[in-house]
Amino acid sequence: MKPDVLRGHLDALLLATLDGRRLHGYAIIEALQLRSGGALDLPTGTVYPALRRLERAGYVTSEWSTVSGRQRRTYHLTKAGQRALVQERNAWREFTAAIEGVLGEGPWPAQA
Amino acid sequence: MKPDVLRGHLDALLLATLDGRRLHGYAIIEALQLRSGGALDLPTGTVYPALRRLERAGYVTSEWSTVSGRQRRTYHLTKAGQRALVQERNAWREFTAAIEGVLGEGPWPAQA
DNA sequence: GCTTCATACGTAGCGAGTCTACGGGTTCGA
DNA sequence: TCGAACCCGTAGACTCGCTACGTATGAAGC
Repeated sequence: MKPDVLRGHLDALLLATLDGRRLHGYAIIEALQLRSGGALDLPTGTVYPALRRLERAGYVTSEWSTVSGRQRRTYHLTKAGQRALVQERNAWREFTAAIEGVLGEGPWPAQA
Repeated sequence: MKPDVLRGHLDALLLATLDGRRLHGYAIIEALQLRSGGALDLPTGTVYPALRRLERAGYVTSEWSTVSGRQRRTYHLTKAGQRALVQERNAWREFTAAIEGVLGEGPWPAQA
C-alpha cells in the first residue's frame, strides 16, 4: 500500500478503533492489523503523534497506568470524539462515492 | 471534503478519466466534477502538475492542438497507463476493504 | 548473569504531493 | 468595452504520515 493513501483517513481509523473500547497505543496498532486483515501495519511514529493530535483536539483523553512495571497510556473517546467519528464515517462514504463514480468500470457512456 | 483525502488517489482518478477518451486538462476537471456529482472540484494547480507527473512516468502522452485560436494540450493513455489503471483499481479495492474492516459499524465484537 | 525478543513509550526531521495564489492569453456575448 | 468562460501553467507553502532513532521493562533461554 502506498504511504500517502492514508492521508486524512488516519483520524477516522483511530477513532473507530477506540469506539467503545479503552486501548493503549501499542494495542491500537495491533487491533488495526487484525481488523484490516494485515493490510494496515502502522509504525509507532505514525500512531503516537496522531493520538496526541486527537487529544489536543479534544477527541480522546488518556490516563497513565502501570501494568506489571510497564507504563501504559490508555486512550478512550470523548463525547466530541464520538461525534467526530460519526462525521468521519459520513465523510468516508462521500469520499468513496465520489471516487467510485470516477473509477467506475470502463470508458464512459456516450454523453458529455 | 478535507484536502488531504485525495492523496495517492489522484493518479487513479486521472487515469480513469482518460480511459478510452482524449481530453485536455480543463475538460478533465469538468469531467471529474460531473462524474463525482460535484464532490470533486480540483484546482488547476492540482491537475496540471499531476498530468505532467503521469507523462514523465510514461502513463499518458499529450499533443498540442489549436481549437478556434485556443491552444490545447490533449492527453491520452499509453499502454503502460492502462496497465497502471488496472493496478490502481486493484489498489483502491484493497484500500477500501482495509479501511472498512476498521470503520465497520459500532464497537467491536467480544474478542481480542 | 547475559543476551535477546516482545512489549511499550516517544521525538526529530524528511519528503511527497496537494493546495493557494498568482500570471498569461483567447473568444464571445452583453 | 468589459466581463465571464475557456485554457494553459508555475512558485511556494503547508500538512502529515513515514523513517530512523532513542529509552526502558519483563520474560525466556542458555
